[in-house]
Amino acid sequence: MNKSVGIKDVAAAAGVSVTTVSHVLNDVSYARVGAETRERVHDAAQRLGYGPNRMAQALRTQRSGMIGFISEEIATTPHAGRIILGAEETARARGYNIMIINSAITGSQDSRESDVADLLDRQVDGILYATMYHRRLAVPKNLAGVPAVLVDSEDTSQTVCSVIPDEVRGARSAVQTLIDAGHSRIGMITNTDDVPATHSRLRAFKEALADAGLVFDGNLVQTEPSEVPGGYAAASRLLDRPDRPTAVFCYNDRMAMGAYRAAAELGLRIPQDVSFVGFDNQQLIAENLYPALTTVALPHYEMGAWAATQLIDAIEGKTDLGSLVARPTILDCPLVVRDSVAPPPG
Amino acid sequence: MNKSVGIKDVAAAAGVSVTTVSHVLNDVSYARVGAETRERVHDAAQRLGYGPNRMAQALRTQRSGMIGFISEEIATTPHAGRIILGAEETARARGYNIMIINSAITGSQDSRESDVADLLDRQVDGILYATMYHRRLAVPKNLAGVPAVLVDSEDTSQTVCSVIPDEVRGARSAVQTLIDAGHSRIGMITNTDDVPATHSRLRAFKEALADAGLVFDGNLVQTEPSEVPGGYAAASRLLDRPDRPTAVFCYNDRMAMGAYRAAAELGLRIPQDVSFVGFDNQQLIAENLYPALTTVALPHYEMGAWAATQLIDAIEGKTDLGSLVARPTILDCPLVVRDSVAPPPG
DNA sequence: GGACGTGGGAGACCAATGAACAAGTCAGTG
DNA sequence: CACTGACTTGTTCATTGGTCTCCCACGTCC
Repeated sequence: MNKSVGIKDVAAAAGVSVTTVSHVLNDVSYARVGAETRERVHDAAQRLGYGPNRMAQALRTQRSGMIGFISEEIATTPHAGRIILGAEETARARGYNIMIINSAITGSQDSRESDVADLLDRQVDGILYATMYHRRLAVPKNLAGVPAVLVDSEDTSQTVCSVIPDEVRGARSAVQTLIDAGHSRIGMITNTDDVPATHSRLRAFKEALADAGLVFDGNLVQTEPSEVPGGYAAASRLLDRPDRPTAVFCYNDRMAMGAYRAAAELGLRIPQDVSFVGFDNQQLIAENLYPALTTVALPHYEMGAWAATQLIDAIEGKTDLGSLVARPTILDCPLVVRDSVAPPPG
Repeated sequence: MNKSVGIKDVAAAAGVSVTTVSHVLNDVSYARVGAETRERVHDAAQRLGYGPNRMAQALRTQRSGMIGFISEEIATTPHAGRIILGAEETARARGYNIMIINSAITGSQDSRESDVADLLDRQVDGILYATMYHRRLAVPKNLAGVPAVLVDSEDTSQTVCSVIPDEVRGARSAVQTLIDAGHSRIGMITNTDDVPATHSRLRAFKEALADAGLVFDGNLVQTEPSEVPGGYAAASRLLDRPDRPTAVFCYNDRMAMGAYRAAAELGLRIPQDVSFVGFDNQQLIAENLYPALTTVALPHYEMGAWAATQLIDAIEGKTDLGSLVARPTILDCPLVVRDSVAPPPG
């Protein structure tokens, strides 16, 4: 239990004042310290294993080097982890640390505000607010005036800068890869949630067909809850008929997993008889289905990294978040090609 | 950008000294403050939305109320999220916040030490060190003397307290559920990794058989890498013969997922023709396979919560971690019953 | 009028930073 | 040769926002 060494200990060891130690170690421009003294200070600091007390430093400089990270339901989705990782690695590379708070998605507006207040009391320099899935939300009032960026969601009041995935381009590239493989009867399994992703992906589906000169057939779009059983049900309806589509774009990988089972039960081989494309790139599913699922990746790591970069730039006065609030920044969703797409049969 | 309110502002608003404000708000036992004054202080604090500056507080009291959380590969496994959640919720309920650092599993011992040093410079009151999967590791040297607990791993030097899952009991209950269903020819799909879980689960398998008076048949144990393709390969060998087992215990849910496919290809119905039990309770897989997989849950949330509780108790002097270092604390792995187990055919 | 109780404030302290200042050296200068 | 000014090399001290120990003023009671 060696009580931690302070700047005083270093000063004593080097035979100089604490100020000199501070000046040397921070390498301040106005420091007037001789080379030999500098070396003594560095030696002493090294020997004692000195690291500055970041709280005292923060108190004095009014900058904590901490970023608050509010995450809705940290655990329930592996995605959240990627966002955190992107933010953490970026922040750390720039000398910042992340203080994390879990916020229940069911929490009241009051509880959200107290999450923010907690972080503010901790003197964080800025706040990253990440939601579990892409949606629009009303940010806590006390977030105003604090450098902040929203990850994977949009602010209804348009006062906070945000970054979201490019659902439309992602979905279009998913459908396009089907078209490119030669398919002309393409179905879609969509879902019942009223979230931006639902609308964007469906819209992109229609646009991609139109651009390719294909007619949109409402019968080829089946709607179910966005989980595995829903995917199974929707795919069963879609595939169990003579004029079935030769390819299906699934709202997400979970629904695709259900669709795989539907295909198997109907004796349809993937991708020889029917091709599938998913969305989300949930590794556990997409990589492990047989055949592995071609899908679209959500840029979680990238959103976390982008958000941290912007936030820190703003904190350090390099940029102004204000110019970014008008509309969300959208990041590309790359297609991840695996083995579930082939040309149509015959 | 309303500059945040300090204790001085509250004091001015209430017409008292900062000392009095501090005394009232902290409700200190030795405070000698009249009821009416107390009310004025509370009112003023409320009105101004005052929250104490936790850094200044920490500096003075030598207690930051922050816990450092080092997580190996935050993102790669959904499990890590559960540990963080357990720790975060527990910590917050007791007034602590979590500062998170991601540590690459491939990182050097030096980089691990600098992770710890980072946290120590931040004046965290204690450190939680969580690994990606249960294993033995050499803790960073500078962790000595700091309240700390290891989550999901054991310290080779036995100087740090740790909490791990009860692999043996968990695996035994998995095998037992098969025995209870009436199976006597039970196979196991195990893996090639040299980690405690591999050995414990295999040992438990043998013990459970022995206790039930069943003979262990080495041919019914197949070894492969612990991923989906490995499970497929192992299960194919196990199931593609006349004297196949009627039930299989899989090392983990991913291997079980592969085993499901092997069974399907052989025309075996689950659970009518062959029963399966997994391990890990990876929701995405276990819940969504068809039929849903009966498996054993790793107590990630509970380990995180237990670790945070012990750590905070130690920080607050309520308990001594020293008494816990001798051997890891083991937490129960509950069986999660779903639909993949039935009596043997015939 | 001294002891005691009550209500509240002054000021040191935590570990750093940074503006202002001081001591010593040396060259240039009248 | 003494004085000045510039430069070098550090140091002093206030400051950050709280906490906590000790002290003080004012009444009251015996």
